[in-house]
This record gives sequence, C-alpha cells and structure tokens, in this order.
Amino acid sequence: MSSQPLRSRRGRPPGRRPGAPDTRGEILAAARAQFAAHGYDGATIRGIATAAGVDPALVHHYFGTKERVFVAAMELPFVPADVTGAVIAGDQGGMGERLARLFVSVWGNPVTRAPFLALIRSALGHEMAATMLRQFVRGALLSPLASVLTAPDRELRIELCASQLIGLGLARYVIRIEPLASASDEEVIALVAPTLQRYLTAHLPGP
Amino acid sequence: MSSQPLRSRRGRPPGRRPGAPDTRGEILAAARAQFAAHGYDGATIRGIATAAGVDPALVHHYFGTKERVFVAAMELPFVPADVTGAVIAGDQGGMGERLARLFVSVWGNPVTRAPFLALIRSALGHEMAATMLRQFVRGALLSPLASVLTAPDRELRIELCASQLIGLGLARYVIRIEPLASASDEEVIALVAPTLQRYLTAHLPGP
DNA sequence: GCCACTATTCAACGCATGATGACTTCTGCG
DNA sequence: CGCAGAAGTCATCATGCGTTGAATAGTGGC
Repeated sequence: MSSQPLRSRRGRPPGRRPGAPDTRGEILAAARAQFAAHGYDGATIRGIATAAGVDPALVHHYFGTKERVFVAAMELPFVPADVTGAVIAGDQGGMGERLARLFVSVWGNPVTRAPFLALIRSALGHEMAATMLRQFVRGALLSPLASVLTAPDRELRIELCASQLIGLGLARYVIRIEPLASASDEEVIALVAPTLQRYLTAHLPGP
Repeated sequence: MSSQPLRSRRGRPPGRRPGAPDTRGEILAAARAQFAAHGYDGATIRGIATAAGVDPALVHHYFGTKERVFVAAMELPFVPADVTGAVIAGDQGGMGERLARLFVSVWGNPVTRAPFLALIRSALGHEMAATMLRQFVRGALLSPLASVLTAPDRELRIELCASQLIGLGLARYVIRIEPLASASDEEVIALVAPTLQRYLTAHLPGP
C-alpha cells in the first residue's frame, strides 16, 4: 500500500514530466471550453487548470494573466477570410443563403462554435471582450462584405445581418427556445436566408 | 470637530431610521440597475447596497438570498399583455412594423430596457436566468402572437422574430457596433419591420 | 556527465464575495 | 406608557478567486 503513491491526477510529483506532451495546447483547449461555457468572468483559472489536468500556477507560467489566457484562447480555429471568401464569391442573389449556410455550419460544430460563444458570453459583461467582438464583426464580416456591396447604407445592412446571426446563435444554442433549437438546419436556412438577402441587397422604401 | 461625527453615508448609526422611507424600493431599483449593468454574477450584493446607500446586510434582511433579489428585481415595469395587445390588434400586414416600434420604444428607455438587459446578460451564464428569459419569450411573445397566426410553423416564426430582436438589442445597446448603434430609430424600424413581417406572415417556398 | 533552461508542482498571500448573528433604534398597537 | 416587532448597522466567517515565489524534475547542448 505504501509503495503505491495513489496519485490519480492531483498530487503528481513536481518537476518536469518525461516525454514531450503538448501541455500548453491542452491548457488552451480547456480554456476555450471553459470560456465558452461560462464566459470570461465565470470561467476560472483553477477550473481551466483542473480541466487540463494541471496545476493552476502552470497556467500563469505560460500566459501570465487571465486576460492573456483569454486572448490566446480566442484565436479562431479557422481563417475568417477563407470562409467569408466563399460567401462573397458568386452571384449576389445567393449571398443570403450562402451566409446562412456558413452560419449553421460554423455553429453546428461545437469546436468552431466555442470561440464565438465565449466571445458573445463574455462581451456582455466585459469591455475587453466587447471590443474583441466588435473588431471581429468589423474585420471578418463588415469589411469583406462591404467590399462587394454598393448601397450607401451597406454598413448598416451588414450589421443587421450580424445582429440576426448573433440573436439566432443565442436563441438556438444558448437560451435554446423550442422549437427553434431543434428545428432542422435546412428549415432555419430557408427562413433566415431571405432576411439576410434582403438586408444585403434589397432597396428600401424611401424616407 | 469631535462633536461632528462626519458620517457621509457609511457609518450611519445603527437602528431604524425615522420617517417612512421606501428603502426596500430603493434597493430594488439599485439592484435592477446593477444587474442590467453587470449581469447576475457580475453584480454584487455589496455593490447594490452601496448604490442604495445601505448596509449589505439589509439586502439580506429583505430578500434573504442573492437569487431572490434577482427575481424580485426582474418584475417588469409594465404589464406585457398591455403592450403586446397593441401589437396584435390591427391588420396583420402592419404587425411587423408595430412590433419593431414596440421594440425601439421599450429599448430606447433605460428604465424599461434594464430588466431585459439584465435578463439577457444573466441568461448567458446562468441557467436560472436562462429559464426566466425562455419563460418571458413564451409567455409574453409566443403565446399572444401565436393566437392570431395560422401558419403551422408559427411558433418557429415568432421565435425567429425574438431572435432578431434579441440580436438587435445586443448589437445596438450592448456591443454597440457602429453605425447600427447610432442609427435613427426610424431607420432601424424601416430596415427591420419587413423582416419581422416576413417571419410572421409570408409563406415559405415549399420543401 | 555537467549545466543552463524549461516544465511543473506546492504553499501561501491578499482580496472580494455571500451569508450570519448579535446588537441598536424607531414605530405602532394596546 | 410599555413593549413586540420591524428596520437598520456592525463585526465576522468561510469560501473561492487571481497571483506569486520557491522548490523540484526532466531535457538538450557542450
């Protein structure tokens, strides 16, 4: 009995571990999940460390401060330009549907969904996160889309698209109101795509 | 100097205050503001107490627990039925615009906006608040509106309206993306009303 | 095989939080 | 008046947080 130290996870002996484990990466993955689940304030360094099977001090060793963990964890798991490129390429009449399809494909996968969830959850209580969200909307949505539209109020229109998509993500994946939450992707696309299309290209009744 | 106790706010002598001040009401108002500004987790009993000019223990004296302060503070400052009644009364072709106008009028006023902000902010990190939000959407939006619509997927459609309105509130009043945040009410109404109208009454392309 | 460096844990500090219980002062009823 | 109870404060507790500094164990270059 006494020769078996019985350390399941906590109580691992101090000092470097043998081999070359990607501990930093595991911490980042855990952080992403925790921030997505609880938001910036709700997630704790200790919780992240536990989820990564690691001492809390190690998180500080790698990232210094909680804020820095957050910005490191918010690196998107794909390149926004790749994905918005597919939306703006093609006829303008189909942009709404392509945007809707992009949305459900990104939000349908928990891994790609996580950073957005984390960002939105955190933005509500934290100016830093709100700024990051604003910058994402500007850089990854507004700029590319605005370059292919001509209407004078195109920025407004694109942001209305963003507002519909943010609200949809919230209602469907966070608040989970039924029957919206369990509606099929195709059904949601069919309902939302024309809205986006209208925001993007329809002309308004004059003032 | 010694005869002037110099107690600005903290340090008020213990014991009941003379007169009949509505301290409970002041605490509730402070709580509403704090929850709206910081969400459930971000708001603190101490912060609420300070804003109300009162000892933190008094908050517990009146409400017992933080959760109970929250549900007490979330009583809406108007009767939902009064306000949705105006939306469903009238021609169905104008419902979208009436709903959009209701939205900007509720969200345009900080007092009426506060509970919604608090609810949405809190729902993102707290199952209790999420449930309250769900119930509000069901009771104050879905039920009344569903009673005047006939489409088989009308619940879905109404929830899409809700998702658009939630997203709009977030984008405009919390994240404050520009130019959406400073666009005129009329401009926003003109852009959003047709979306709501379409969700409510337009028929979809068949599957 | 030594040695600088990195990876890792441990123990602790200081602070803020939600909650509790004892104590004091005012109000209103009999 | 006398007294029960409501209104109010104070000191305090336990908990959990972010962060720090010291100590230990493995790695890679010479």
